[in-house]
Amino acid sequence: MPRPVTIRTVAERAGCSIATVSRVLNGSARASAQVEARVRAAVAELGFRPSEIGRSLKTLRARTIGVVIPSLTNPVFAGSVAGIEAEARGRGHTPLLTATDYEPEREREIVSALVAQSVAGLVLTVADPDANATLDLLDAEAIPYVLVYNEPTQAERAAVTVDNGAASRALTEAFLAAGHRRVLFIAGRFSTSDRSRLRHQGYLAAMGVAGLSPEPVLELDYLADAAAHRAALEGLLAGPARPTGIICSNDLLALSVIAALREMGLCVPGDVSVAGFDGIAIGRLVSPALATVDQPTRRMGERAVERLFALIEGQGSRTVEHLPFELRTGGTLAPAPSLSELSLSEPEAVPAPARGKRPAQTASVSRPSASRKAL
Amino acid sequence: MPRPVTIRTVAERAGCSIATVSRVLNGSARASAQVEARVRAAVAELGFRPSEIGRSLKTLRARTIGVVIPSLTNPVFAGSVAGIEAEARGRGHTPLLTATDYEPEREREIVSALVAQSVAGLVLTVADPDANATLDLLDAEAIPYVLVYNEPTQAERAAVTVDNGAASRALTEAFLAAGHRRVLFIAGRFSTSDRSRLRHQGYLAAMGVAGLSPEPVLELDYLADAAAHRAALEGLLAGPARPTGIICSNDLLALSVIAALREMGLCVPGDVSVAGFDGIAIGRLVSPALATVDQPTRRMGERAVERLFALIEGQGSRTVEHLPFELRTGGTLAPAPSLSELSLSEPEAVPAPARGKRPAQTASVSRPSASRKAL
DNA sequence: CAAATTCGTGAAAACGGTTTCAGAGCCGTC
DNA sequence: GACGGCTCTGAAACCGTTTTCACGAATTTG
Repeated sequence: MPRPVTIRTVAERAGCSIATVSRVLNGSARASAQVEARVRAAVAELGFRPSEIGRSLKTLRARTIGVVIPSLTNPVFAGSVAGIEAEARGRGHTPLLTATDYEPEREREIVSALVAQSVAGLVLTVADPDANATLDLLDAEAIPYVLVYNEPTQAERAAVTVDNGAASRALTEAFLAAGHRRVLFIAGRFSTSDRSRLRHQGYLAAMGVAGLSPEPVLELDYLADAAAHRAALEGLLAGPARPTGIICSNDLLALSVIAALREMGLCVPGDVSVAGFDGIAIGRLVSPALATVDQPTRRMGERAVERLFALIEGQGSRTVEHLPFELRTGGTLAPAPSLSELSLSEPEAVPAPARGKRPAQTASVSRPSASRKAL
Repeated sequence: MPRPVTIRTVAERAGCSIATVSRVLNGSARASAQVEARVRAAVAELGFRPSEIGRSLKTLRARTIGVVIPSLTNPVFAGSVAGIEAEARGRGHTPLLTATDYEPEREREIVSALVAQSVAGLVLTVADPDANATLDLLDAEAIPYVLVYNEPTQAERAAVTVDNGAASRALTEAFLAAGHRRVLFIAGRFSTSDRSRLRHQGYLAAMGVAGLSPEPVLELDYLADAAAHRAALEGLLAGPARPTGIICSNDLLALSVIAALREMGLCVPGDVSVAGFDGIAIGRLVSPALATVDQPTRRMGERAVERLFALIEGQGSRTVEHLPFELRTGGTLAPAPSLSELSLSEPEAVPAPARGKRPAQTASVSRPSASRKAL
């Protein structure tokens, strides 16, 4: 077993001190051309690679960033992590990845572990970005962090997200414009997702403006299987007054609901229109294409890291930044079936609300960047 | 700015030496009940959390494991990473995640960076597990690693995978058993995926055994969009001698191919049966369900970490371990249309196997509203 | 009861880098 | 020719932890 190659080995080989080796490798001070050449030769011959641990011990900061997400199994999080990873790597940092599996109490221990790793900062998606002991801990320790997908409304916290309320209103209005009057909202667990809550509020607001009474919300676990979803849906979709439209608070839930509806013999979108939320790539491949609100998933991850490094360098602001979303209608969102008994004519095409960016978007969005297709 | 809390702060507060604090926290030696109580009290009061960096410097190994995958955007890799993360966390380790974006030359620099981080070991999916300078580097440095999805045939390397050749033969035989004779194989890039190569070989073998001549392989980039896939397919699927079955070397590719076929006016599986490979969860939600080879994705990640820790402790073996796969037929894999049906312009609905659903979703594919997309 | 263990503890030496500080040599200037 | 200001370099401190070693006290053993 050969002794490991350290900076001392290199110094010995190059005939200089370890300080000089360090200076040459970091460019922190100039060395004579002669010495520098000898050091570089020694480094190459020995295959020396400076230990990040040694460096970190002096700096008291590792060149890593902590990443905390609920689950990798949802492509929407995988997309943001891809952006985080690429952007961090471009800055010489490596992400430390952890998943909470939607258990809020796990957030705390995970973040503790990441703090112990002396991460330079964190990017996280938490259950509740307002009342959150974990984030308070980070604030207390003055460790910079940026939220993704979360939309804190009270605390001053850096976040990158879309305007979930506006997006949900726009999506609901698209249903109304297509002639739907009874629109059901199916939400992921409110307790583990402020997105779900905000999207439901947007639905309520749009229904209210239209003078329609919202249906009682159905709270489902998107990780459960289609059979469970079918069981939950069966009562609601029996009878003549059943909804003609369903908005799901995320795409996976929507796909599962569609599968359940079809098993029940209902046609999507012939009998029931369904839309999701998030814009996962696979939604574009199914047929008919999944109606949804498209988020710049990867870009959100990248942007979070950009802002994180601004915070690390003392430049950043602790504000909520909204990136533009895009409404994707058609496909599983079709005009409501006409009530043949009451009226033979198709419902009039109500002019749809503005598609794409809502005026409510903040102007602070950095680049409109038609981001690379994730898939 | 308060001075950071180190083990010295704790020792001072508890009125003992730092050695005693370390011993109490690690349980490496017993301390008197009295002292131990004082130490624990001091730790709690100060909120002390031992720095992993300090510990790692002494140990010369961090409690992290490097994870190298081609891309997080493919759910099949996200699934294994989820398993890796959970299993590593259960053992007090945190994964350092990096993606190669299918660029083999990036493997090298990424692994170098991870080695510099003094990871305890690595779990990786590489382009070529046999002739691979990156893996040679790890061997030279005696850093333990386990491959996932890769199936090295020559070098002695620890790997967790399914038997891709056998799986592909089984899938091809399922096509033949359903009466298909002209079966096309569409592969991801061979240069970046040994899975793709092995699966193609399995297809060739099964076709050979059946005395059928295989179609020329079509090598596609699964990351490209459906339009590109449609362009590549159009020539092959014109004419009367077109294939009635298509095997794709992964699920994402299969979903994209199906979308392209439907755009071309072909019915899946009425006109063409399609199967993928990997068993991503979403394949079960689309209708008809995607025929595929199901791999225990998450379990593979977990198992890789189990074996990695065995290697770290000097117990493990450097062998290829095959986990069981499961053929998922039906859905998009239906009996081949008879010749008479092929020659007719309007093929009737083929009775779908398993739970019968209307296989013909094509009618709703090209809804006029489907093309409305902002921006 | 003396000797031999065991036990609890602290001082100090690593571990591999970065960085400060001081000194040595060299140049130009008065 | 002395001096000040460069430039290059090395010795040593330091970062936070683990771990070895030694030592006195308490306990067991002969």
